[in-house]
Amino acid sequence: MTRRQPLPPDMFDELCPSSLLPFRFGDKWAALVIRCLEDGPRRFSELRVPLHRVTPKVLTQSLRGLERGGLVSRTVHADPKLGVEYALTQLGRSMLEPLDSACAWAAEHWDELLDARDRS
Amino acid sequence: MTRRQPLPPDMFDELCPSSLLPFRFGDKWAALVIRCLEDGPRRFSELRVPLHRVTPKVLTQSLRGLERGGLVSRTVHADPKLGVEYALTQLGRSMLEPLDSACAWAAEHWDELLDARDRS
DNA sequence: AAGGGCAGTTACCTCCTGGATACCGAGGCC
DNA sequence: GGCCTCGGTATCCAGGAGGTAACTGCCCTT
Repeated sequence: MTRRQPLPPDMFDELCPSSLLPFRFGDKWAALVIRCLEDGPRRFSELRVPLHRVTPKVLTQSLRGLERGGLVSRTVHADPKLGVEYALTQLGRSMLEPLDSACAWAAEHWDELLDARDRS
Repeated sequence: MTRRQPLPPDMFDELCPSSLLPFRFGDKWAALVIRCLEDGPRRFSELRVPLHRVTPKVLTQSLRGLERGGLVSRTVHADPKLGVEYALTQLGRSMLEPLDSACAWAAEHWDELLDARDRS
């Protein structure tokens, strides 16, 4: 098993786009969760690190939602040392495409978005 | 001035995707409003036709939100016959791109989305 | 002058989301 | 046995999103 980088705690620290963007993926945290799962399965408490404001209940809600939507899978390993792991399903992985497209749009028009927000 | 097609009242009648999709653009009606403005300016009461469930208050809210975001412009014509018209700004028009990409993704994975929804 | 469309506004209500806080059971470590 | 971490639940609460119903002011037509 290849050892992935741990998720940096400040991953989403700077001006969180979610609050500005004119679109949302799933509930408040869904898009960030998907981003966190981009390069492999992650564990519950591992996911809380970059979203350090989110309480377990809220993360559970978001994950259950993604699970119901078929975007994320939850696997409880037989070996308890491995715990519970969340991963993107095929469908979930395919969502990275529109997600990236949305992020690209946002990046491209970031200044205009800020301007509009400031003017109002 | 070229005469555009009036908006068909049943434009969004069939199983509204917004309720199923794992993403949202702006508030509940924003994406549909943007679609309605795709081929030219529309008037307030004209917009209410395809969204025939929406009350004036709610439509106003949505439009004001889009206006604040710089996606939609509101122009009050000097000639009162022309009334008030809403149109996409440059920025708003540029959002059609990610919006289409999202719709394309949804269309492509529609069955999987329905399956996931049904299984839960 | 009376009525009707247009473009909203206002007051009020309900439900849902997101968050705070506290608690819990299972398993590992000392 | 006592404590830690992991992976959650249970309960309560505030704010906002969305909806209903009623009302307004303006202009136009008849």
